[in-house]
Amino acid sequence: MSRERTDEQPAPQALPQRALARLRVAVIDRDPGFMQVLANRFAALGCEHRSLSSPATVEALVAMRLNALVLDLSVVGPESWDYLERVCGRLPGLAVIVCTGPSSVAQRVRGLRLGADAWVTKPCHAEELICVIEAAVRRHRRHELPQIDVASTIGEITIRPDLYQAYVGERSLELTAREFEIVQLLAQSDRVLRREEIYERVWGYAMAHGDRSVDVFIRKLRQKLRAISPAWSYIHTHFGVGYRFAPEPEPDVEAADHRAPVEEPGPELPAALSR
Amino acid sequence: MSRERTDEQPAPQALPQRALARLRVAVIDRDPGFMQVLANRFAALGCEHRSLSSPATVEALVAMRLNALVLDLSVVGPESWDYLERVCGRLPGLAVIVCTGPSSVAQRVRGLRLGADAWVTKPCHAEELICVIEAAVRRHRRHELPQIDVASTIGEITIRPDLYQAYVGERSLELTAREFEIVQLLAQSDRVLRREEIYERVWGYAMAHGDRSVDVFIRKLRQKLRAISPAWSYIHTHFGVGYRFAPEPEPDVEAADHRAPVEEPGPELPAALSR
DNA sequence: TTGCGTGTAAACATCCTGTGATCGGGAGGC
DNA sequence: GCCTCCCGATCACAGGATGTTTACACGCAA
Repeated sequence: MSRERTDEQPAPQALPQRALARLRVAVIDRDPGFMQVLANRFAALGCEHRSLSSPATVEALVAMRLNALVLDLSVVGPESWDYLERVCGRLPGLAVIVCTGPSSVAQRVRGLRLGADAWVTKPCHAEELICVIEAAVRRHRRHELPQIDVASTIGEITIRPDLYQAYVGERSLELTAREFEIVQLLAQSDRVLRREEIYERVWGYAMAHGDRSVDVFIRKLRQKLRAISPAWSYIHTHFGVGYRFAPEPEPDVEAADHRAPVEEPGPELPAALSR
Repeated sequence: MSRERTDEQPAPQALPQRALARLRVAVIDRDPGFMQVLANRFAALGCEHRSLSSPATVEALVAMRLNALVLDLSVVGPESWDYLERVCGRLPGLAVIVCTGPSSVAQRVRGLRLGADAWVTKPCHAEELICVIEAAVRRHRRHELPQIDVASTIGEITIRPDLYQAYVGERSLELTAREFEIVQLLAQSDRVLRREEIYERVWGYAMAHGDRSVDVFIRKLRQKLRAISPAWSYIHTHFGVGYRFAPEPEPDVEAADHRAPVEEPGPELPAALSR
């Protein structure tokens, strides 16, 4: 099957995708070096991050729509406990990791009881702190996948991950699970994808040399797409490279220019790479 | 930094109700004194607890229906990492707190990434450990609440979580507890649910590879639904993905011929294939 | 023209799913 | 306390949809 992303033996690859990818994290601290190290790690993990050298107001934190907050209590000053309590109280869905210098048991107990999710003592190893954040965020995220399930439309094609269903205008495309995943990948990537890349991201592991599965699936997809809207071609071959998804009028073989920047009816998205 | 010795007094005031009350916690350790101290604290907090001097099998842990597990990795032996991974993998809803002697950063990172919620180094203060457990459990329980006891209606189906009862129009559906939970989950999620997801949210722990319980229950549900309203099929199979609850006669999947030849389907009547 | 990459088609292998049956355990009735 | 019934877990099997592999024709590039 295809869904078996979980425990498939022939998939030595994917570690469970770092939990921080695509999340928003803020760090309130005063050590520029520390924040820089973290910023680098966050960036590497595909995590949207923000460094604050002074405590933001609770309202400001709310506005940031954060998933996690790393907080050095010593930055806040005398009202640190109150601040921590207000933050945790107002943002129950926010993972708060207190990362502060040496502290007493009583302080740690107090912090945790006020709502902090974890207490890390400085100096600490960046990777360990990252893991603590991940652990905290993991639970919050576990049941709120719906946000990834938003429908997206590319030209006439509409993709609904929540229904595992694709549409051309009003009509629905009858796609199998794997076909759908390929269309989804192609449609959401506004660029040429190499076969190896498609295979790896859909199958979950590296493509064997000489494997033509991708080609076969592309053919099936073209067939089904053509059956519904013969006037358009959606999947374009880039000889020697791979495939690209883009709604364009069915070109006659000529296609003199490869990049064929056909006047493309406005809808050619703001060109601003959506990714 | 955080030297501030502000009022360390236990601040008897507004600390929230202890989160461990009525929860089930197990401790796997070999230090009788340590376990006794914890046991006393757990008892004082109204927490159902269990002390194990050797690692229970994963299945045994499942059977205990725990909310949290305190684990000394050194008790497990050479296969401790594997054990930790299996436990976390099978019980995604369990808060796992590793409480072990001195360790390296790499070990802690590994433990956290395998799924542990927190890592506490021995020797540790009992109260602090309790707080860490509470913090971990707090997160887990947070999203168990969203269950609303409000009746909801999807098409002809009415679901009353408060009565554990479902209706088709006026007639009541005689469902067993588990059947009801599955219908409820499916009906309230307006999307395709994968088997693993259904299993995890209904049974409370991860589905074992090859388990077909969900299929069997789906069959029973279809049987009962069909017995009352033969004209509709509510549970739709998405081959290779999972199931989806929808009152309409499946507008998409296998409406007609899969290969849907070029010519549009002329005789496209309702064709309400129930399967 | 040659060589290689791609399109197409069909045969083939896989494994997913529906189904009926069985077994063990727990709840409830007596 | 014992018995019975019902529920839930697990298994085996069959049918069939899906995914993979093989084979060959075609077109692009050099």
